[in-house]
Amino acid sequence: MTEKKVGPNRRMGPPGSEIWHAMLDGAENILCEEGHAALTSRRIADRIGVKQRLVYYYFHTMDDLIVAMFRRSSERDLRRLEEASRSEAPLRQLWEICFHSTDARLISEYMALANRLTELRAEVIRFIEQSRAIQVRAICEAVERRPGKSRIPAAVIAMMATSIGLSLNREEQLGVRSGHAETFAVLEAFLQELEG
Amino acid sequence: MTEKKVGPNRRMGPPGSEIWHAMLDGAENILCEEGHAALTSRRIADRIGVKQRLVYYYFHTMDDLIVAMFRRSSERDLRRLEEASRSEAPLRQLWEICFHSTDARLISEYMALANRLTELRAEVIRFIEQSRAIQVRAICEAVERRPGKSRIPAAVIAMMATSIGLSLNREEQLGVRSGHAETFAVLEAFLQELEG
DNA sequence: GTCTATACACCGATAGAC
DNA sequence: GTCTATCGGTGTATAGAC
Repeated sequence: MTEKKVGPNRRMGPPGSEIWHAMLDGAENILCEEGHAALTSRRIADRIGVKQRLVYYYFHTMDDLIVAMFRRSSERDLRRLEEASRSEAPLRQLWEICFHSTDARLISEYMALANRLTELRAEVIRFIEQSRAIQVRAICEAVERRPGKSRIPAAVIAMMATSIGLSLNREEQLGVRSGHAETFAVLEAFLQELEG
Repeated sequence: MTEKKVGPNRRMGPPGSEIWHAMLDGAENILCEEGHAALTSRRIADRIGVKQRLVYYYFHTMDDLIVAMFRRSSERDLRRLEEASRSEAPLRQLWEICFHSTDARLISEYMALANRLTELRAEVIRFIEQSRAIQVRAICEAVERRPGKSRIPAAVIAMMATSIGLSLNREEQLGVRSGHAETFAVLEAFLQELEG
């Protein structure tokens, strides 16, 4: 009952230390720039100027590193969403985050990784549910403040906004722009209606 | 000016032959079930009962195989979309395809691959633009048939529907369902309005 | 067309010195 | 904590026989 199938009692470096963060930063950059085929312990080590062996001092396995990387970033995102939902223009702020915060490339890589990493998939599910809960709460409050302005349930607005933000982001990164300007106009009108 | 950096004049098998299709079928299954880290020439060969060397007789490189696989499947999808757009209930049919036809896992894998394969990225862009054009045309015609029913531009409806279909699909596969039933209800009402 | 055999690179993970 | 050194496995791609 120690930790998985990894060497019986390997010593481990402290999570949260400076070098632990540096490793996850490097990993995130590699994942975003070169994709997860290039996400190897050697390249992470090279990028931050240490030897490969050290990566395995801070993380049991590469899979653990990946899960830690996603968890760190999703916790940061959830904090941002919470903050935005308590601002004076919560809907606008939430939409800003939804559209700008996370790189679409990074999300694609995480989704592909989650297809085969059970632990990561669980984290992704947790993140989706928690971020949606924050959004739905904020939308409900906004709708109550301006009754009669929207016949669409808050959960649907949240679902749709997230989907559209992600797709706009991804397509923009690919260089596809058809229909984007018109979509922004429609969303802006909707935001104006609900939040002024 | 032959073909890239591959061995000068390697002989090649005919695209479109039975075994060519079998290889792409096997590749598609692997990609969907195990992700693109498992998409190797050896596993494709194992799966269809030939030797690894044969894969390189039919495809110059693994990258070429991946591009061919996406192209084959996107051509099939475009044909289906064309057909649907000419049916008696085009909007419903298009939505069915958008939501049911392609596996969300497969799309995640292709998106991640497109981040690093320039050729694949070009194919993905082509596919998005062509499928959107088909959708926009169908939506325009539907709106004209029932004037005054929608104030949202066709391009925006297409963009939104695709995004939402993809996200619903992906979340369902992950096991997240919050807000889905309500979203379907809203979409159904919208379809009812435009197409009866 | 399909095969055997192989060159060569890179990866995850570990042993154990300092 | 960080290192050198290394094992065993797997990948792409090719040479060349049948």
